[in-house]
Amino acid sequence: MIESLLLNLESHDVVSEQEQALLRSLISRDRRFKVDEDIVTEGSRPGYSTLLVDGFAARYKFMTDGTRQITALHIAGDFVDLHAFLLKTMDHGIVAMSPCHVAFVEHADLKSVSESNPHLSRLLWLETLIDGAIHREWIVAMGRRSKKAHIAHLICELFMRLQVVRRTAGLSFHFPLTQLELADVLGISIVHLNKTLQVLRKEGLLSWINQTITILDWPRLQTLAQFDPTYLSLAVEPR
Amino acid sequence: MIESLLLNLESHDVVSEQEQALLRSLISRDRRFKVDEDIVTEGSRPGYSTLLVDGFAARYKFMTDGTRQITALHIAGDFVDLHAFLLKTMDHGIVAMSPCHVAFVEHADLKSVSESNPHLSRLLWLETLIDGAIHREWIVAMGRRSKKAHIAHLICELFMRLQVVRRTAGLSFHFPLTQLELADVLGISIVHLNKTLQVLRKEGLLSWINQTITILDWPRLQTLAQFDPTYLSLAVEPR
DNA sequence: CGCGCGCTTGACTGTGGTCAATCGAGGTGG
DNA sequence: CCACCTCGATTGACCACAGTCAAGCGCGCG
Repeated sequence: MIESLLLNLESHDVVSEQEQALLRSLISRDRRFKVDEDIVTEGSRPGYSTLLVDGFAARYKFMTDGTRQITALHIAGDFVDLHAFLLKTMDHGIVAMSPCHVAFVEHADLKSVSESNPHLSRLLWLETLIDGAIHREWIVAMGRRSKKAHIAHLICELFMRLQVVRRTAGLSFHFPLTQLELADVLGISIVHLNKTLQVLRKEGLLSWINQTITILDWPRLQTLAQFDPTYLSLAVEPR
Repeated sequence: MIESLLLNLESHDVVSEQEQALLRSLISRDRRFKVDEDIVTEGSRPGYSTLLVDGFAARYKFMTDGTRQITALHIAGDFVDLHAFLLKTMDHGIVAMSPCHVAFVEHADLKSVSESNPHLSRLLWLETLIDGAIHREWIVAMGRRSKKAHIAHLICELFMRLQVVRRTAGLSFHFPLTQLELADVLGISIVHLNKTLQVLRKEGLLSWINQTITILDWPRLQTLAQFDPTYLSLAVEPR
């Protein structure tokens, strides 16, 4: 159940056998969610945090005019709303973008981990810090990158993150979002997204067929996106 | 030196006398920075974290074409780059937007806090989670709010945050950024920022004179911004 | 008094949004 | 097996918001 989470954590630091066992013991139950089903609802005060075992999920916020902005994409191995452990009230919702397998960890158990295992606590803290670093990168992309570069950057990021949890095959990965959903990630209209995608395809940078994205020219895509993976902290060192 | 930090922490949970003393003892030294001086440089691996005692600072990233995006604004009492404690390598720079008084805390000392005082550790963790929540709100603002509403939202947020650390006077607060810098926060051009500010002024929502912003119509500003302070977690409860 | 920085304004341009129609694949009922 | 329906992808026409360029203003400082 926690294999992907371990791959995730182990991309940043060593996780002892004991810590792995402790993590395993934290799971209180698990559940499957259908596409478009809310995993956590805005405004709720859950007594547990959710760990994404498999699938794609998104944090989102609706505006009063009915438009939606997705503020984060989560993949297998992400401790999706570890935040709620300390933030208490959800200021946004989390929705399944594909069929999702989710495991639950009680906040009370997270609290006792924080009391008894400082190293593991720091690793969990780190996960939330990386979420923050990703947020900052998205802010940069939204503010100062062209839409074309913004899309390219997102593809680069997803590819690197999926690689960590072994969800890539060569330069391809499964990507279950619709164009409308991707537009909500990028903060642009679906029409403009579609037209920009045409350009990326025409230039031979990527293909997106049948829920599968393939990077056709990684160096050029990375250059276009000005992608620098430093912010993902993919280095194993003591934390 | 840590009065503002305490006000900050105490807006989320009770901080014991002992914890206050511990925090005080963490400061290893302090320094003043001039406007436009880098407090932390991109790519560095500092062995300490910086606490903003007084002033305004900004996280930023430069694009290859020379444009800049500011990803966060920090005010007195913010534990500015607590992140570096676990992220290790700075993926962005931090610059003084006004004369800044900064205190330093060694990472080694933060580590021992994380080993010995779980509750204080959780409070520090919470500070970084709130940073993340603010980032998400900025993403929403950049993606789905009009520029007018985006500015309004930022003013609402700054006002509430400054109120916590007693840096407001009525509905006014000191705001030392230039329009160019504010444009880099919002991810828009200075010309468009200027024109949008005219509208906000003309509509009697706010004034900005002499580095002082005054909110002239708080209810209408809040409505325009669709501002909901939930994400700032301004509730005292056990964490 | 002149210079420079930050603010303001106008003219022009282009990126990206809205509206609306069409296409195409997969699913369902007759 | 086929007609029909629905959802997502695609395209074109049109338009508005926001960017660029460039000039002018006004205050503070040397």
